[in-house]
Amino acid sequence: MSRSRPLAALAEPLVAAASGLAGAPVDGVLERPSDAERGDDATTVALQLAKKLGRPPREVAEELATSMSGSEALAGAPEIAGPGFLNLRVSDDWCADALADLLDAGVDYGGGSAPKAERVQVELVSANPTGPLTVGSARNGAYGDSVARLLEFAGHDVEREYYYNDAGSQMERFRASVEARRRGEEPPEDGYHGEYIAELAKVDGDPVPGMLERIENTLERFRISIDSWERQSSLEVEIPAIVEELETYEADGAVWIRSTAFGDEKDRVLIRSQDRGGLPTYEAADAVYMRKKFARGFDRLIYVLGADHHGYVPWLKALAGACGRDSDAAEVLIYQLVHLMEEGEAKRVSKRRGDVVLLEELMDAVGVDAARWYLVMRGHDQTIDIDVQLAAERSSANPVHYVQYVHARTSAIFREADGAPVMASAYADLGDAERDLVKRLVEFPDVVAEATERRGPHAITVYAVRVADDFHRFYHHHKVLQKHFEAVTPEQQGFRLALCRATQSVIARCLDLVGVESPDRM
RNA sequence: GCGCCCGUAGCUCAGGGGAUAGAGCGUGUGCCUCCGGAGCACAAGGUCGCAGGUUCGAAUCCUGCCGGGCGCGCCA
Repeated sequence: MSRSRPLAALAEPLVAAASGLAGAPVDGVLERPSDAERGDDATTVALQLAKKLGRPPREVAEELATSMSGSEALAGAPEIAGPGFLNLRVSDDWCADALADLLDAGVDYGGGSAPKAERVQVELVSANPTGPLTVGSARNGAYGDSVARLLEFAGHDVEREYYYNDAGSQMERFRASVEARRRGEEPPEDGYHGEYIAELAKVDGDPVPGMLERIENTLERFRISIDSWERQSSLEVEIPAIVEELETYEADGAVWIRSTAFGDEKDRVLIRSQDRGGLPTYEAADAVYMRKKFARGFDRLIYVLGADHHGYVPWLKALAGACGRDSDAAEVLIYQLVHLMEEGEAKRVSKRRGDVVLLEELMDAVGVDAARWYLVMRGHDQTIDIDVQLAAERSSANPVHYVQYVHARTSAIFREADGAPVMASAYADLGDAERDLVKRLVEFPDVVAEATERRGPHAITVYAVRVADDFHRFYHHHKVLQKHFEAVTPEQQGFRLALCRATQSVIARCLDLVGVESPDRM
């Protein structure tokens, strides 16, 4: 894992001492103590080393502490606590250095963590155009797009693609439903019944392009920009050629791919038997599609799928193998489903009946910012219950506003500051709230790197709330502008403006990574 | 039956081997002659589903069980 420069500088003497004792390199040694009273940073290396060395932990801790004293990053000697924890207190100079470093990095702060840049395709949403996007697709989009943003920020070249089925039985039912409306009839029983069907019926021709246009507009409003679109019918013409090249066999009149040879849990049918129509399956299109994706030059293919598709994971991994790639080149991100609630009761919904909650309705009810934040703030492994009426009522309590308020507040300060100098040089005796905020901001590169690596953008929202918490506390305890508060010295004003600038920039980045705007006023 | 995900404060959730388990919302009590009160401070609130195991140390890793969600088609 990458580490920001100031943290590395802090860890260096400790790593050197620990590695010396262990006789081998030691890494990942610093962590935040559970209680700020105990110090700014802490380490458990002494506990880990004690066993290896066969010596009492406190004795090892003692030796580490001695070899670290004198480091300029530290204020005083490390303190030994409990069974052998080492608690460190950073110096004011270190805080100023860290802040200066952060401001120097500017908008790139925390970015570029990718060890090597890859061409990555993220396939997301990919809902069939039989109706407007639902909140279920919205979670796919909010999650997938945030992962894409994280990857871009890490330095990868990312393309977002939307795949849809424009043929097949579902689409025929959809078209038949629109046709029925045009004739003034009710759509068939197994057709689609939402109000949008009547809308589409007003315009002649294939309703699919109109539906796709509405979907694209909704996604744009949701701040997801699709780079490319792929449709199933254009893949199908290439199926026969692909089937020739893959390792297949015939059984029960159907053509199967031996995907178990690449780790799949079962072989899959590519071409149905004659008595079932003899047509290619969805999986056959998958095979063509994945080959094309690799041929387009992507190093990594990311599929964002709902938990109802998790049985599909071994298939896609196996398919990558069948394409002659490492199975890791196809990465499947599974998120848990969104359940709709109505006044606390689970609501059974049917897309065909048209009684779903639309993404458009969610955005109307709570706004784009709250909607995106809400759908990404929980871990993707967590199911979400959503009650739109309740969500609308509570939107003012959404933590996104608490975080955005920090941006608005810092903007207000700079509007008042009349261009006063921003100076990241420490004045004597920083306050606790100032030190806490510096330390929080210094964590950012590690937080982003881990969120990216684990495909967990919700970690960004959790971190942003903590930054907001630390900032509001700082703001409340320390006045910034000398113009309003005579007791503030020019050095304090400079340092505090630097803190405001750094906070503003980190918050703006956090919000951007999850597709939320950074308002200058609220 | 098999597979994947979840079970942590009243509610919604963080926490990927470390100290006294955290946040938001909700509840209670205090804070504005001053840079934005969409804020701050304090308080109440917990058998981390249950039982074993690994470890100096487990909410976290392993096994079993209980409870909830989702899968396991020549559907798309």
